[in-house]
Amino acid sequence: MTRMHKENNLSKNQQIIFDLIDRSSEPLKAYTILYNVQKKGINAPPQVYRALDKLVEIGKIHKIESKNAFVACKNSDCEISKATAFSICESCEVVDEISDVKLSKYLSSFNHKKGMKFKRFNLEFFGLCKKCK
Amino acid sequence: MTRMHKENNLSKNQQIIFDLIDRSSEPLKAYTILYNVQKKGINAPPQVYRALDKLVEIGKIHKIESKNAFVACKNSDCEISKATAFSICESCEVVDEISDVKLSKYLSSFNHKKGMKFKRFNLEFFGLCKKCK
DNA sequence: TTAGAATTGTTATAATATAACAGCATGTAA
DNA sequence: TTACATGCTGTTATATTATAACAATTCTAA
Repeated sequence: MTRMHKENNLSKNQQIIFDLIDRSSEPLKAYTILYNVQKKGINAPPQVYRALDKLVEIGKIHKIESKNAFVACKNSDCEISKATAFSICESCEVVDEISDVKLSKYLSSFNHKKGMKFKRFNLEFFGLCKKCK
Repeated sequence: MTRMHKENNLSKNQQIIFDLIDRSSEPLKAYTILYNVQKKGINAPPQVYRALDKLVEIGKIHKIESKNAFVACKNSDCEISKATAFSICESCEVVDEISDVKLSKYLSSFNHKKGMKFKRFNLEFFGLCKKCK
């Protein structure tokens, strides 16, 4: 069985699922993940969703809400998913995480102005990427 | 039967469903809508989803992606859903559409910089509203 | 008045997500 | 050492969200 150290590591299922998402060039959906890890002994949706929930919680992956799909975090500035932004090509479906400190500062401060106690935001841009336009 | 003029109007089902969403103080989910319009002769999910799709397309409502729920558009500046932004209270679940020309200009121009041909964006802020914090 | 487009109604099913329960492994405290 | 708490796992069943596919009707424009 997997050894669990308090400080860091992912559990077996979490690691399997994170690796799959991290290696993928595109956002993966929960059931796509399930089909791809059944050979590794992960058989049922709750096992996938539990790992996904945890990975989202600790900021290793993000959920693309408009696609119900998951990508590995590529942005050390997102501060455990407090400030996420993505560009999504409507033609080829490529998703890129946007890393832009100015943008996240702008949006965080915008939020404060509006009287809300800020916890996090998620921004999704849609359009055509360089290749597709 | 409903008369259909090119210029404007909603069809019967579209109007029923729009009215329900517009009168609601909170985002409504598709099946909540379904339960609430069955007395009006709308019996099946596709009827609801078709009306929702159309209402989203023409900008009368928006989908809150993180909640799979729908709200009436309160923002004449969103330009048929090209530039949508919401604040979402994680405690009381209140959702408000943000109307801020500066914000949408900022985000539209940000997007252009990144080499993507801009079509639209959706921004969701999460936190605690004034009442809940 | 007729063809095309949009809308409606219906049944069935696909896709996404969670509830509920039982068991095991690890870390901590008595 | 035992006992308890916590977190992860495995499993079955089910809830929730969304669409496919087909037939019929209504509206609009020419």
